[in-house]
Amino acid sequence: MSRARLTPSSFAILGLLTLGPRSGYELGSLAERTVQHFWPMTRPHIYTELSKLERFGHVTSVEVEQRGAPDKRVYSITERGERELDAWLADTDPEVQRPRHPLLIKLFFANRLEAGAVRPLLASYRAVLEARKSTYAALAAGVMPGQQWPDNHYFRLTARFGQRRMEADLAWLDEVEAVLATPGPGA
Amino acid sequence: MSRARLTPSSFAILGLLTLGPRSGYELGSLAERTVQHFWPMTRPHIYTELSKLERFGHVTSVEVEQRGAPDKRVYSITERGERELDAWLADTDPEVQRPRHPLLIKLFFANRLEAGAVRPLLASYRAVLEARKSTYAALAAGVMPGQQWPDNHYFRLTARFGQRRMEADLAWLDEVEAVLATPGPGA
DNA sequence: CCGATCATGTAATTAGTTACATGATTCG
DNA sequence: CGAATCATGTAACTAATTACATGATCGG
Repeated sequence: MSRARLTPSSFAILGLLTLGPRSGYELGSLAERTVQHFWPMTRPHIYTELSKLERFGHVTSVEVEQRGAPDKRVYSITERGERELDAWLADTDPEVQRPRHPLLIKLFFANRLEAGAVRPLLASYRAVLEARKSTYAALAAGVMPGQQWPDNHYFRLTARFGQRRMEADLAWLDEVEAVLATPGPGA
Repeated sequence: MSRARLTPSSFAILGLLTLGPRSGYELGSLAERTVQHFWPMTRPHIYTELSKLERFGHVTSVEVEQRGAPDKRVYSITERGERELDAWLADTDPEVQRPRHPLLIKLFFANRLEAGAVRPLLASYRAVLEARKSTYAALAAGVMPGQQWPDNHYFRLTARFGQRRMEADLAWLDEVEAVLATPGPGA
């Protein structure tokens, strides 16, 4: 059963495990502080990935007793797992699936809405973008308290990516509002 | 069973059905020419959504005989479906899930790669971006042959979104390559 | 006339989420 | 001392994909 192959989620977890052994729960917290920004994963999802990786021999686990907290199962990446990870990292096949963007569906059919209804839609979206923009700015500047990202320039570049995207999306929003402010066909 | 609620995919299909009745297969082709760019759906997925929508009373269907091709089941949006769609369109809750970006995972762990291995990764990603950029440019300019997008400015704005994103991502790629060209920590 | 493609869809499987469970510890 | 939160995870379910089926028509 479940001879399913590895997904980017699997590799994200293998990557995090190269930073040291972790329990599923701990991986959840770590992921939230790191890859969450460009590869969100829920904790339950992490658990199922770990089982799959263990079946493949890419990780091993030991039960660790604790006092004051439930026992935990701590996972470590194996040599085989590291080889698999490195092969994936080096693979140039550009697996760029198209992102799914709910707001754009709404906009695509927005001529069904009354004139006044589009503005609030854009406004609430703008608020999200602004918030994320400052998060990314802080990450890129390396001043994110309690985040302790490893200090190598690849990490910073991923934050720069988010920052630039937010800026581009905000600029686009400006354009949208400008277009809507002028009368035209279909409005 | 399956009292599951409607997802953005469901609403995308309802939206397409406002353009006229279609079979599942026809919706697949239509989606490919329209919402595909920001909300990709596979054909099998469309069929399951249609069943769900029918259970909810948001669409109705009739079997239509054909000669030269298999019979088809043609779906139409109901008044109830239209009301549901409009309510969703007007809802300002910003359902902006974070996009998942496989390349960024690779980059996040790229210090595991040999120096020379990062460049080809970026190059193949760049090629994808360039291709999409010109697609979006054509869509935004309204010169996409065989695409027959409805001509209202909301459609064009969604194309502008894609165009701006591609430009932003390409600019970021330039930055990445510039940073990698200079010696520094973690390279 | 044979292989590819079109038009239509179903079945099987995987990926990922939301809801639930459980005991310890900490805060007001 | 009761409520919230932490730490750990499982179960149930939904969303979405890949693989399969089937007959007609079309191009060489």
